[in-house]
Amino acid sequence: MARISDIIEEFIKELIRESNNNAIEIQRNEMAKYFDCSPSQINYVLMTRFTLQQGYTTESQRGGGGYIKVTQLLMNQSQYMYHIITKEIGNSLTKSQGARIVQTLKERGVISHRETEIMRAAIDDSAILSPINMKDQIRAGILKNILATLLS
Amino acid sequence: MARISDIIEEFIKELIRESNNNAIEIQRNEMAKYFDCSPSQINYVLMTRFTLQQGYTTESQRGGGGYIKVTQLLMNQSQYMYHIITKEIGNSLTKSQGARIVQTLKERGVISHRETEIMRAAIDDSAILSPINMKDQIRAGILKNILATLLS
DNA sequence: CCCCTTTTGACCTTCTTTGACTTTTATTAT
DNA sequence: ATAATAAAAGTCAAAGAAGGTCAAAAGGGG
Repeated sequence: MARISDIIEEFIKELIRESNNNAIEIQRNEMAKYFDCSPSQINYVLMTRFTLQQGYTTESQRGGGGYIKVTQLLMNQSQYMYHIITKEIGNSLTKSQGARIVQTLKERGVISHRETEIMRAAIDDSAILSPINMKDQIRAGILKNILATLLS
Repeated sequence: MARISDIIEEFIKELIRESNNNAIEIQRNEMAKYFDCSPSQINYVLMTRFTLQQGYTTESQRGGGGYIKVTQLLMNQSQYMYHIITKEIGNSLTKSQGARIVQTLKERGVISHRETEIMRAAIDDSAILSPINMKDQIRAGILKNILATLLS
Protein backbone atom coordinates (compact mmCIF):
# COMPACT_ATOMS: atom_id res chain seq x y z
CA MET A 1 0.00 0.00 0.00
CA ALA A 2 1.52 3.26 -1.11
CA ARG A 3 2.34 5.54 1.71
CA ILE A 4 0.74 8.92 1.43
CA SER A 5 3.95 10.51 2.65
CA ASP A 6 5.85 9.09 -0.29
CA ILE A 7 3.27 10.34 -2.70
CA ILE A 8 3.41 13.81 -1.26
CA GLU A 9 7.20 13.71 -1.34
CA GLU A 10 7.21 12.81 -5.01
CA PHE A 11 4.63 15.45 -5.76
CA ILE A 12 6.72 18.18 -4.19
CA LYS A 13 9.87 17.02 -5.91
CA GLU A 14 8.10 17.03 -9.22
CA LEU A 15 6.90 20.55 -8.64
CA ILE A 16 10.42 21.63 -7.86
CA ARG A 17 11.73 19.97 -10.99
CA GLU A 18 9.16 21.82 -13.02
CA SER A 19 9.97 25.11 -11.40
CA ASN A 20 12.60 27.33 -12.88
CA ASN A 21 14.14 28.45 -9.63
CA ASN A 22 14.41 25.21 -7.66
CA ALA A 23 11.75 26.40 -5.32
CA ILE A 24 8.06 26.15 -4.80
CA GLU A 25 5.49 27.62 -2.54
CA ILE A 26 2.65 25.56 -1.25
CA GLN A 27 -0.38 26.14 0.87
CA ARG A 28 -0.29 23.62 3.67
CA ASN A 29 -4.01 23.25 4.27
CA GLU A 30 -4.85 23.22 0.63
CA MET A 31 -2.36 20.49 -0.04
CA ALA A 32 -3.63 18.48 2.90
CA LYS A 33 -7.12 18.74 1.52
CA TYR A 34 -5.90 17.73 -1.92
CA PHE A 35 -4.30 14.58 -0.55
CA ASP A 36 -7.00 14.08 2.01
CA CYS A 37 -4.69 13.94 4.97
CA SER A 38 -4.15 15.95 8.08
CA PRO A 39 -2.28 19.23 7.66
CA SER A 40 0.45 18.12 9.99
CA GLN A 41 1.23 15.32 7.63
CA ILE A 42 2.68 17.89 5.31
CA ASN A 43 5.00 18.94 8.09
CA TYR A 44 5.95 15.34 8.62
CA VAL A 45 6.91 14.95 5.00
CA LEU A 46 8.95 18.11 5.09
CA MET A 47 10.70 17.10 8.28
CA THR A 48 11.64 13.67 7.06
CA ARG A 49 12.33 14.29 3.39
CA PHE A 50 13.22 17.90 2.88
CA THR A 51 15.77 18.60 5.52
CA LEU A 52 18.92 20.59 5.18
CA GLN A 53 20.88 17.36 5.14
CA GLN A 54 18.96 16.33 2.14
CA GLY A 55 19.67 19.59 0.47
CA TYR A 56 16.52 21.55 1.04
CA THR A 57 15.47 24.50 3.11
CA THR A 58 12.01 25.52 4.04
CA GLU A 59 10.58 28.80 5.17
CA SER A 60 7.05 29.73 5.90
CA GLN A 61 4.63 32.44 6.69
CA ARG A 62 1.58 32.08 8.90
CA GLY A 63 -1.65 33.94 8.86
CA GLY A 64 -3.82 34.93 5.95
CA GLY A 65 -2.06 34.31 2.68
CA GLY A 66 0.44 32.11 4.44
CA TYR A 67 2.59 29.61 2.61
CA ILE A 68 5.44 27.17 2.88
CA LYS A 69 8.34 27.63 0.56
CA VAL A 70 10.62 24.71 -0.20
CA THR A 71 13.91 25.42 -1.86
CA GLN A 72 16.37 22.94 -3.21
CA LEU A 73 19.89 24.08 -2.58
CA LEU A 74 22.42 23.94 -5.36
CA MET A 75 25.71 22.65 -4.27
CA ASN A 76 29.14 21.80 -5.36
CA GLN A 77 29.33 18.06 -5.49
CA SER A 78 32.69 17.42 -3.96
CA GLN A 79 32.09 20.04 -1.34
CA TYR A 80 28.89 18.30 -0.54
CA MET A 81 30.56 14.93 -0.17
CA TYR A 82 33.26 16.41 1.93
CA HIS A 83 30.61 17.86 4.16
CA ILE A 84 28.88 14.53 4.49
CA ILE A 85 32.06 12.72 5.37
CA THR A 86 33.24 15.21 7.90
CA LYS A 87 30.02 16.47 9.42
CA GLU A 88 27.06 14.35 8.61
CA ILE A 89 28.45 10.93 9.30
CA GLY A 90 29.93 10.53 12.71
CA ASN A 91 30.95 7.32 14.36
CA SER A 92 27.56 5.88 13.90
CA LEU A 93 25.04 5.84 11.12
CA THR A 94 21.64 4.24 11.20
CA LYS A 95 20.14 2.33 8.38
CA SER A 96 17.74 5.07 7.44
CA GLN A 97 20.24 7.87 7.80
CA GLY A 98 22.51 6.00 5.44
CA ALA A 99 19.75 5.34 2.99
CA ARG A 100 18.82 8.99 2.92
CA ILE A 101 22.35 10.10 2.24
CA VAL A 102 22.75 7.71 -0.64
CA GLN A 103 19.38 8.69 -2.01
CA THR A 104 20.32 12.35 -1.88
CA LEU A 105 23.58 11.71 -3.69
CA LYS A 106 21.66 9.98 -6.39
CA GLU A 107 19.05 12.66 -6.74
CA ARG A 108 21.79 15.24 -7.03
CA GLY A 109 23.41 13.30 -9.83
CA VAL A 110 26.56 12.71 -7.84
CA ILE A 111 26.38 8.97 -8.34
CA SER A 112 24.87 6.81 -11.03
CA HIS A 113 22.06 4.38 -10.64
CA ARG A 114 24.33 1.39 -10.36
CA GLU A 115 26.62 3.17 -7.98
CA THR A 116 23.60 3.95 -5.88
CA GLU A 117 22.68 0.32 -5.78
CA ILE A 118 26.18 -0.71 -4.87
CA MET A 119 26.40 1.77 -2.06
CA ARG A 120 22.98 0.89 -0.78
CA ALA A 121 23.94 -2.75 -0.75
CA ALA A 122 27.19 -2.04 1.01
CA ILE A 123 25.54 -0.35 3.96
CA ASP A 124 22.44 -2.43 4.05
CA ASP A 125 21.52 -3.99 7.34
CA SER A 126 21.43 -7.42 5.87
CA ALA A 127 24.91 -7.02 4.43
CA ILE A 128 26.54 -6.19 7.71
CA LEU A 129 26.78 -9.46 9.52
CA SER A 130 27.64 -8.34 13.00
CA PRO A 131 26.01 -7.98 16.38
CA ILE A 132 23.23 -5.43 16.06
CA ASN A 133 24.84 -3.03 18.45
CA MET A 134 27.82 -2.63 16.14
CA LYS A 135 26.08 -2.27 12.82
CA ASP A 136 25.74 1.47 12.90
CA GLN A 137 29.40 1.98 13.62
CA ILE A 138 30.48 -0.33 10.86
CA ARG A 139 28.04 1.29 8.47
CA ALA A 140 29.52 4.69 9.22
CA GLY A 141 33.02 3.44 8.52
CA ILE A 142 32.08 1.89 5.23
CA LEU A 143 30.15 4.82 3.86
CA LYS A 144 32.83 7.27 4.83
CA ASN A 145 35.45 5.16 3.14
CA ILE A 146 33.42 4.88 -0.03
CA LEU A 147 32.75 8.59 -0.23
CA ALA A 148 36.36 9.38 0.45
CA THR A 149 37.32 7.19 -2.46
CA LEU A 150 35.04 9.09 -4.78
CA LEU A 151 36.62 12.33 -3.74
CA SER A 152 40.08 11.40 -4.87
CA MET B 1 3.13 -34.16 6.57
CA ALA B 2 3.80 -31.01 4.64
CA ARG B 3 5.65 -28.47 6.60
CA ILE B 4 4.05 -25.06 6.52
CA SER B 5 7.43 -23.53 5.82
CA ASP B 6 7.72 -25.53 2.64
CA ILE B 7 4.30 -24.47 1.54
CA ILE B 8 5.07 -20.84 2.12
CA GLU B 9 8.35 -21.24 0.30
CA GLU B 10 6.62 -22.69 -2.73
CA PHE B 11 3.97 -20.02 -2.60
CA ILE B 12 6.51 -17.24 -2.69
CA LYS B 13 8.46 -18.88 -5.46
CA GLU B 14 5.32 -19.24 -7.49
CA LEU B 15 4.51 -15.58 -7.01
CA ILE B 16 7.96 -14.66 -8.21
CA ARG B 17 7.60 -16.88 -11.24
CA GLU B 18 4.37 -15.15 -12.08
CA SER B 19 5.83 -11.71 -11.61
CA ASN B 20 7.41 -9.95 -14.51
CA ASN B 21 10.32 -8.52 -12.60
CA ASN B 22 11.55 -11.43 -10.55
CA ALA B 23 10.37 -9.75 -7.43
CA ILE B 24 7.38 -9.60 -5.19
CA GLU B 25 6.26 -7.55 -2.28
CA ILE B 26 4.40 -9.16 0.53
CA GLN B 27 2.74 -8.01 3.70
CA ARG B 28 4.14 -10.10 6.48
CA ASN B 29 1.12 -10.07 8.74
CA GLU B 30 -1.30 -10.60 5.96
CA MET B 31 0.59 -13.59 4.70
CA ALA B 32 0.82 -15.03 8.18
CA LYS B 33 -2.90 -14.69 8.53
CA TYR B 34 -3.41 -16.30 5.16
CA PHE B 35 -1.37 -19.33 6.15
CA ASP B 36 -2.57 -19.19 9.71
CA CYS B 37 0.85 -19.13 11.21
CA SER B 38 2.78 -16.71 13.33
CA PRO B 39 4.24 -13.68 11.55
CA SER B 40 7.74 -14.64 12.52
CA GLN B 41 7.34 -17.82 10.59
CA ILE B 42 7.54 -15.74 7.46
CA ASN B 43 10.89 -14.48 8.63
CA TYR B 44 11.98 -18.00 9.26
CA VAL B 45 11.11 -19.03 5.74
CA LEU B 46 12.93 -16.05 4.31
CA MET B 47 15.97 -16.67 6.43
CA THR B 48 16.26 -20.31 5.57
CA ARG B 49 15.10 -20.40 1.95
CA PHE B 50 15.65 -17.03 0.39
CA THR B 51 19.23 -16.22 1.20
CA LEU B 52 21.84 -14.85 -1.12
CA GLN B 53 23.43 -18.26 -1.36
CA GLN B 54 20.16 -19.47 -2.70
CA GLY B 55 19.94 -16.62 -5.14
CA TYR B 56 17.54 -14.23 -3.48
CA THR B 57 17.65 -10.90 -1.71
CA THR B 58 15.14 -9.37 0.60
CA GLU B 59 14.49 -5.88 1.80
CA SER B 60 11.80 -4.46 3.98
CA GLN B 61 10.18 -1.37 5.34
CA ARG B 62 8.50 -1.02 8.69
CA GLY B 63 5.68 1.19 9.78
CA GLY B 64 2.47 2.05 8.03
CA GLY B 65 2.53 0.79 4.48
CA GLY B 66 5.40 -1.51 5.31
CA TYR B 67 6.32 -4.53 3.23
CA ILE B 68 8.86 -7.22 2.54
CA LYS B 69 10.28 -7.42 -0.93
CA VAL B 70 11.85 -10.61 -2.19
CA THR B 71 13.91 -10.49 -5.35
CA GLN B 72 15.33 -13.39 -7.24
CA LEU B 73 18.77 -12.78 -8.66
CA LEU B 74 19.05 -12.94 -12.41
CA MET B 75 21.46 -15.70 -13.16
CA ASN B 76 21.86 -14.85 -16.80
CA GLN B 77 22.98 -11.30 -16.16
CA SER B 78 26.40 -12.46 -15.20
CA GLN B 79 26.95 -16.12 -14.79
CA TYR B 80 30.23 -15.33 -13.17
CA MET B 81 28.81 -13.06 -10.50
CA TYR B 82 26.05 -15.46 -9.73
CA HIS B 83 28.60 -18.15 -9.20
CA ILE B 84 30.66 -15.98 -6.93
CA ILE B 85 27.72 -15.08 -4.75
CA THR B 86 26.25 -18.51 -4.43
CA LYS B 87 29.36 -20.65 -4.46
CA GLU B 88 32.61 -18.88 -4.09
CA ILE B 89 32.07 -16.46 -1.27
CA GLY B 90 31.08 -18.34 1.79
CA ASN B 91 30.82 -16.99 5.29
CA SER B 92 34.23 -15.53 5.27
CA LEU B 93 36.35 -13.61 2.82
CA THR B 94 39.87 -12.42 3.37
CA LYS B 95 41.27 -9.14 2.19
CA SER B 96 43.14 -10.70 -0.66
CA GLN B 97 40.37 -13.00 -1.74
CA GLY B 98 38.09 -10.00 -1.90
CA ALA B 99 40.58 -7.95 -3.82
CA ARG B 100 41.04 -10.71 -6.31
CA ILE B 101 37.35 -11.04 -7.00
CA VAL B 102 36.90 -7.32 -7.52
CA GLN B 103 39.92 -7.21 -9.77
CA THR B 104 38.61 -10.04 -11.88
CA LEU B 105 35.24 -8.39 -12.26
CA LYS B 106 36.95 -5.29 -13.44
CA GLU B 107 39.14 -7.11 -15.92
CA ARG B 108 36.15 -8.84 -17.35
CA GLY B 109 34.51 -5.50 -17.86
CA VAL B 110 31.63 -6.37 -15.59
CA ILE B 111 32.14 -3.28 -13.48
CA SER B 112 33.39 0.19 -14.28
CA HIS B 113 36.41 1.91 -12.88
CA ARG B 114 34.43 3.90 -10.36
CA GLU B 115 32.40 0.88 -9.37
CA THR B 116 35.63 -0.94 -8.77
CA GLU B 117 36.83 1.83 -6.53
CA ILE B 118 33.59 1.85 -4.58
CA MET B 119 33.70 -1.87 -4.03
CA ARG B 120 37.29 -1.79 -2.95
CA ALA B 121 36.49 0.95 -0.51
CA ALA B 122 33.55 -0.97 0.85
CA ILE B 123 35.49 -4.10 1.68
CA ASP B 124 38.70 -2.45 2.61
CA ASP B 125 40.13 -3.46 5.93
CA SER B 126 40.20 0.12 7.09
CA ALA B 127 36.53 0.59 6.26
CA ILE B 128 35.37 -2.27 8.38
CA LEU B 129 35.57 -1.04 11.91
CA SER B 130 35.20 -4.22 13.86
CA PRO B 131 37.21 -6.67 15.85
CA ILE B 132 39.77 -8.29 13.62
CA ASN B 133 38.34 -11.72 14.00
CA MET B 134 35.07 -10.60 12.48
CA LYS B 135 36.31 -8.62 9.52
CA ASP B 136 36.38 -11.48 7.08
CA GLN B 137 32.85 -12.45 7.91
CA ILE B 138 31.59 -8.94 7.49
CA ARG B 139 33.54 -8.53 4.29
CA ALA B 140 31.89 -11.62 2.89
CA GLY B 141 28.45 -10.32 3.71
CA ILE B 142 29.08 -6.97 2.15
CA LEU B 143 30.60 -8.17 -1.07
CA LYS B 144 27.90 -10.73 -1.59
CA ASN B 145 25.25 -8.14 -1.04
CA ILE B 146 26.88 -5.73 -3.43
CA LEU B 147 27.20 -8.26 -6.18
CA ALA B 148 23.68 -9.44 -5.62
CA THR B 149 22.36 -5.98 -6.13
CA LEU B 150 23.84 -5.91 -9.58
CA LEU B 151 21.92 -9.01 -10.50
CA SER B 152 18.46 -7.80 -9.59
C1' DC C 1 16.75 -41.06 22.68
C1' DC C 2 19.16 -37.15 20.41
C1' DC C 3 19.82 -33.61 17.36
C1' DC C 4 18.28 -30.56 14.00
C1' DT C 5 14.54 -28.11 12.05
C1' DT C 6 10.27 -25.90 12.64
C1' DT C 7 6.80 -23.43 15.11
C1' DT C 8 5.15 -20.10 18.38
C1' DG C 9 4.82 -16.11 21.20
C1' DA C 10 6.26 -12.32 23.90
C1' DC C 11 8.49 -8.16 23.40
C1' DC C 12 11.05 -4.52 20.53
C1' DT C 13 11.92 -0.97 17.03
C1' DT C 14 10.74 1.84 13.33
C1' DC C 15 7.84 4.66 10.63
C1' DT C 16 3.41 6.88 9.62
C1' DT C 17 -0.89 9.06 10.61
C1' DT C 18 -4.01 11.82 13.29
C1' DG C 19 -5.73 15.35 16.21
C1' DA C 20 -5.88 18.61 19.85
C1' DC C 21 -3.84 22.72 21.03
C1' DT C 22 -0.69 26.82 20.07
C1' DT C 23 1.26 30.75 17.71
C1' DT C 24 1.55 34.05 14.19
C1' DT C 25 -0.28 37.11 10.77
C1' DA C 26 -3.75 39.37 8.08
C1' DT C 27 -8.28 41.23 7.69
C1' DT C 28 -12.35 43.40 9.19
C1' DA C 29 -15.48 45.86 12.05
C1' DT C 30 -15.84 49.54 15.43
C1' DA D 1 -6.19 53.17 15.43
C1' DT D 2 -7.86 49.20 18.00
C1' DA D 3 -9.94 45.16 18.99
C1' DA D 4 -11.95 41.13 17.42
C1' DT D 5 -11.97 37.61 14.10
C1' DA D 6 -10.36 34.66 10.67
C1' DA D 7 -6.80 32.37 8.33
C1' DA D 8 -2.95 30.36 8.10
C1' DA D 9 1.11 27.43 9.81
C1' DG D 10 3.61 24.96 13.97
C1' DT D 11 4.15 21.56 17.72
C1' DC D 12 3.85 17.51 20.06
C1' DA D 13 2.29 13.43 21.80
C1' DA D 14 -0.62 9.45 21.21
C1' DA D 15 -2.31 5.93 18.37
C1' DG D 16 -1.73 2.88 14.64
C1' DA D 17 0.63 -0.01 11.40
C1' DA D 18 3.88 -2.46 10.06
C1' DG D 19 8.23 -5.57 10.40
C1' DG D 20 12.35 -7.67 13.59
C1' DT D 21 14.41 -10.49 17.23
C1' DC D 22 15.17 -14.09 20.19
C1' DA D 23 14.54 -17.89 22.84
C1' DA D 24 11.63 -21.52 24.34
C1' DA D 25 8.69 -25.28 22.96
C1' DA D 26 7.37 -28.75 19.76
C1' DG D 27 8.23 -32.13 16.05
C1' DG D 28 10.55 -35.51 13.31
C1' DG D 29 13.99 -38.38 11.36
C1' DG D 30 18.03 -41.37 12.38
